[in-house]
Amino acid sequence: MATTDTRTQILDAAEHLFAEHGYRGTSVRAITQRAGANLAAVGYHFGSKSELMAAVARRVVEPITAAQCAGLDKLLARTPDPPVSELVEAFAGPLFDEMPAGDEGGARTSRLIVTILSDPAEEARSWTGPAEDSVRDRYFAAFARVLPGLSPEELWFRMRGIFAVTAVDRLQVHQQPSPGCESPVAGDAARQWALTFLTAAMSAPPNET
Amino acid sequence: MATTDTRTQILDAAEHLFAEHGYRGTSVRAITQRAGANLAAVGYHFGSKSELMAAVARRVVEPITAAQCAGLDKLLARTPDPPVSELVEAFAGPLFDEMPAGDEGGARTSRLIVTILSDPAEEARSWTGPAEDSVRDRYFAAFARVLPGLSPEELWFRMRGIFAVTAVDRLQVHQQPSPGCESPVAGDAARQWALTFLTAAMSAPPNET
DNA sequence: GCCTCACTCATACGTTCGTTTGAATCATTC
DNA sequence: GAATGATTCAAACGAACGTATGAGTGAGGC
Repeated sequence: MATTDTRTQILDAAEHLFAEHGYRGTSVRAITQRAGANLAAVGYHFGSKSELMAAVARRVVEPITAAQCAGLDKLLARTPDPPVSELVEAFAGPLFDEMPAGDEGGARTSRLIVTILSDPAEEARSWTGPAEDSVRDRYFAAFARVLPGLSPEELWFRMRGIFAVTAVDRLQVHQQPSPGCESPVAGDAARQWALTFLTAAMSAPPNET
Repeated sequence: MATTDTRTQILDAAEHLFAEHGYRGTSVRAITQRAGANLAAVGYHFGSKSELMAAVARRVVEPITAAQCAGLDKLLARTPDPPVSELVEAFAGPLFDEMPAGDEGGARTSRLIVTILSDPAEEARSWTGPAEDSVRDRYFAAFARVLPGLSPEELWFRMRGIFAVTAVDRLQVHQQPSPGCESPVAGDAARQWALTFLTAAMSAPPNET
């Protein structure tokens, strides 16, 4: 059907261009041109550029959130006190695994996520839904249980750290590559490095308050 | 003198607005209006909007880089093999300390740094100079010495992690505040949390290659 | 055959953007 | 106090932006 086709091609083009040039750096004209669609198609299918971005964000973030949720369910079904390393893996792993095929080792999708979360425009707040908050809160409770000495504030800090490391690591594609080491590296290695890095960090002794 | 005054007021206004709304989200008109200057003053004093951003970036990043450099000098003057915790503090500490007065606990400046480093535009690559690269390479060598089992690739990954945690932590100001904990938290606490978090992460055993 | 509906199309509207221009103003020097 | 060089000013330029409009197209139902 031609309808879904155009819609999907606009979504694909927008996902690519938003990841590459940011929200404001991508024009509706560039999106429709890449999609082989008419300029007005964005307005027809999505209503506005901002709503198109929301649709793109939903499509990218949803499988990640779902995998995080399923991973936690599976973990807690086994024991209420899973090891920190497994909690970290269930939370951060999907950020490496749930990347669409054809992505450059997840780098493009990572960039898109950073774009979504770091855009200062207030309209960006509506690009993600309440499902992410719910999952985040559930992981917070699980971490709080297995890291009892940690104040809520410091635990929030550490969870933001998880997100920062996983999401921002592959952002440096924008930068000149580090000498002697091209980034992004192979996804599997980065995944393992991140889990090691984050498990140690989460397991650090709490600061006395 | 009126010259430096206008120039400085434009720099101040630009720093504020770039941090709050990003590079593309800030218009030259908004900057000059906030600075109480004429629209053409940006062109006269800086040449273009992009060069103004470069000047803003230089003014913010320079003291941080200088402090990082001085901290490493002081550390290495004492011993060639400093503890990981002190290397982390020398590298990440200035990102908390070298914040201009009047900033909201460094949150605004942190946001500006994230804006600079995450902007997808290719002109953003010229906003920072070679001094940052030099400092980064020196820290890389120091970390490599005290963490001998780590491959260069994994060490680069971890150093990017340091940056990610320190810079992105306070980014979440854009987001809705985490329930039960407003962010940004008091700067001193966040500084300590970050150093604990990152020292543990950097000290994690290396992955076999 | 024709109506209906979903969709695509070329085109235009109004706004905002970064930059430029040339005259006006100011401080300083001789 | 005239000349000079630096700075500020109001105004305008052309380009690019997001969005809206109304005609056009084609398949499916009656």
